[in-house]
Amino acid sequence: MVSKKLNGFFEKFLQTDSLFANKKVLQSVYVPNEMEHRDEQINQIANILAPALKVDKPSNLFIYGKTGTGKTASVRYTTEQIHKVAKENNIPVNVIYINCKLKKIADTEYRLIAEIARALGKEIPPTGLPTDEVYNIFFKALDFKEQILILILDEIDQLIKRTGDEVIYNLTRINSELKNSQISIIGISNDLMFSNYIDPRVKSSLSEEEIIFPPYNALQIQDILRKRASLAFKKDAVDEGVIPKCAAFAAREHGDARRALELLRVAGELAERSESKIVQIKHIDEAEEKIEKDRIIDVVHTQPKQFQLVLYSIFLIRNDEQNKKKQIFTGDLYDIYKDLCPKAGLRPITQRRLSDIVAELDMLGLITAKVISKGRFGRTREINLGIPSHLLNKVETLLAKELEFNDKKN
DNA sequence: CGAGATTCATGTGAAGTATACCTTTAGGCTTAA
DNA sequence: AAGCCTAAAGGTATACTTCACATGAATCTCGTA
Repeated sequence: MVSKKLNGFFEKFLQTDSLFANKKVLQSVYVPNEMEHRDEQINQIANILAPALKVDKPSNLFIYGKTGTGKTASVRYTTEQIHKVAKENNIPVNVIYINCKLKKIADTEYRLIAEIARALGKEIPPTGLPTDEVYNIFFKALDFKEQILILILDEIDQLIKRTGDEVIYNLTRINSELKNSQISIIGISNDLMFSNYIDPRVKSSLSEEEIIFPPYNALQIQDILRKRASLAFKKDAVDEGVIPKCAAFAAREHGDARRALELLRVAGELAERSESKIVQIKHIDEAEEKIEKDRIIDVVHTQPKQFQLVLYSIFLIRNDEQNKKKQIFTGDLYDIYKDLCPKAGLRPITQRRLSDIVAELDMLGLITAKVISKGRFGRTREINLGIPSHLLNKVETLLAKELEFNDKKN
């Protein structure tokens, strides 16, 4: 019975034609064939990197700019072109792109180097090897023939904030030891104040060249959206005013084009699902809500169990004590958390660690935790939930489910 | 009344520990000559 | 004897714990007006 129903569903799905002509164009990893409004920056990058084609080491390059200003796309675009030309002419140029923000992939020195080595085709276990050894493997994989490696480290500020600047120092230093090859590093950072964190020596070697990406203004975002929309959607599938509205949303967020594109894509998906013939303005509003929801749900969902439990404890306190208008402090949180541990079948963690977890949840934006001094009564963090109120219930049930599941198992 | 000392509850850095995983080595077993 | 498998030994990164000291404003203390 069920299958019959499903058959119908899929058939219907096949018959309703999609609003999209090519959805890939709107995905965040897509690198367009032409970058709008970034000619100047791309030229600069190209000039800096061009020596690679003569097998000279290009200067290291540092790129600043807020999220969604086309940093990553410009760099990828330029390096792809170089790679292509290099391939056609048999010039040994290799490009590796690594996003340092991704947890469990490149957020420590070991993992970063391991990831680079993997990109060079080496198998590196997730743990167990000495870090020197990993450097060695990487070194050998690189130096066995003459080549130029262009290493793109996206969101490098995240990495350095977590692990210090030693990695970068090592990477820049390795050049003098390489006999055949040379590495040139492109660092990309969202944080304009980032240079304060790093050692001046590292800084000077890393940013031999610097490029700053200004935010797009609303008109530029509209251009970009139009261009992409014309590729992504079928003709006349987008209602008047949808694109300006998308652009306006994004311009409000300091000109974040990535956000605008995501908004447009999700709006398209929603329109399709509601069997609308065109993407309308109302879909944009829905999309904005959905994106926010998905993001939070996803972040919460992918947290380790202990983090989830800590978060859940915060929920409980909020529900319980709201009448008393009490603030949430670390000590209270720890008590609740400890009580909850056996229920979830987890071994309680120390208060020291909880402090770190709270700090990390703060970084993720799920809560806000401010260190305050209560004078005579000590010093603590004042914790508040940072989740929009219309999502609180959803997240809470999600947490309850995740933790309850664990309960059954034990 | 105000400057400085005190105090509390927790922040925070450093060092130590447990766990999970890796490679190497050695012993035991099987197999083929 | 050679080859293969398994278990033990020796080593590492990471997440967490333990230890110890740092923080910073409300409160207390005490000298002074």
